Amino acid sequence: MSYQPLDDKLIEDVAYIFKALSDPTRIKILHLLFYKECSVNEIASELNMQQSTISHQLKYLRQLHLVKKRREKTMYYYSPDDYHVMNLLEQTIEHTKHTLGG
Amino acid sequence: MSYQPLDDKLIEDVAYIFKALSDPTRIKILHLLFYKECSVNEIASELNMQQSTISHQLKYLRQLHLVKKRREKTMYYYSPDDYHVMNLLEQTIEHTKHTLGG
DNA sequence: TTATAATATGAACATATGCTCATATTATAA
DNA sequence: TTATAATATGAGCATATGTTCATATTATAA
Repeated sequence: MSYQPLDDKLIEDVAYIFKALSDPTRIKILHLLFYKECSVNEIASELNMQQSTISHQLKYLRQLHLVKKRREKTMYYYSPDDYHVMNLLEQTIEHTKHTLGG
Repeated sequence: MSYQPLDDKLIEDVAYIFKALSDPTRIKILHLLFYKECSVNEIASELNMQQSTISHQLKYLRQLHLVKKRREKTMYYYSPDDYHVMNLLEQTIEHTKHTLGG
């Protein structure tokens, strides 16, 4: 296959995916949810961050369909909703582990 | 394997990789270079953008070791320098093509 | 050496981003 | 209904980001 310019809409969509993965807080949240469904407070406590910060980022991730939520009484449990993107993240984490700083 | 918090340095490194891929201009540049080694002006002309913009972004990509350059007379030819990241990008482009908007 | 072509750089600007604080919303339990 | 727990939201702020403009740098050709 040879080079051909990409559709602007496609490029934007790709950029949004990578942008979602480009922030340390969102990486931490997704990495945690990869292993364990969590409520908002559980995430905030596990990551030592404010509930508000986590809630804002969860909304961001949910708008991109990267996480989904399920209600149980007053709590919302969040979990991954896009396994392609999750694999992208985990693969890159593993690769980076073995690449930089041994 | 069960959840364990990631090292802050590792998270930052991962974030930087994804941040590099989160901008439309950088995506266009990398996608072009994936298929064809190019000079700065060739890139600018192909993408219809200013030489200065391209040059700034190439410097950015070079600092992350994602592209390398080679001189030929007055021109600098750029090409990819990290095939893992390039594959990440091309994989995601292909995946997004088949996922959104048919 | 001088003029030219190709690229690099720095300052300035507008916009985007992520966090915090305060408060609103929602559902449960008393 | 009222109090409480869990989550969501909006405004404000500081910082980061990407582009442009003007200019500097570098190497070649005349």
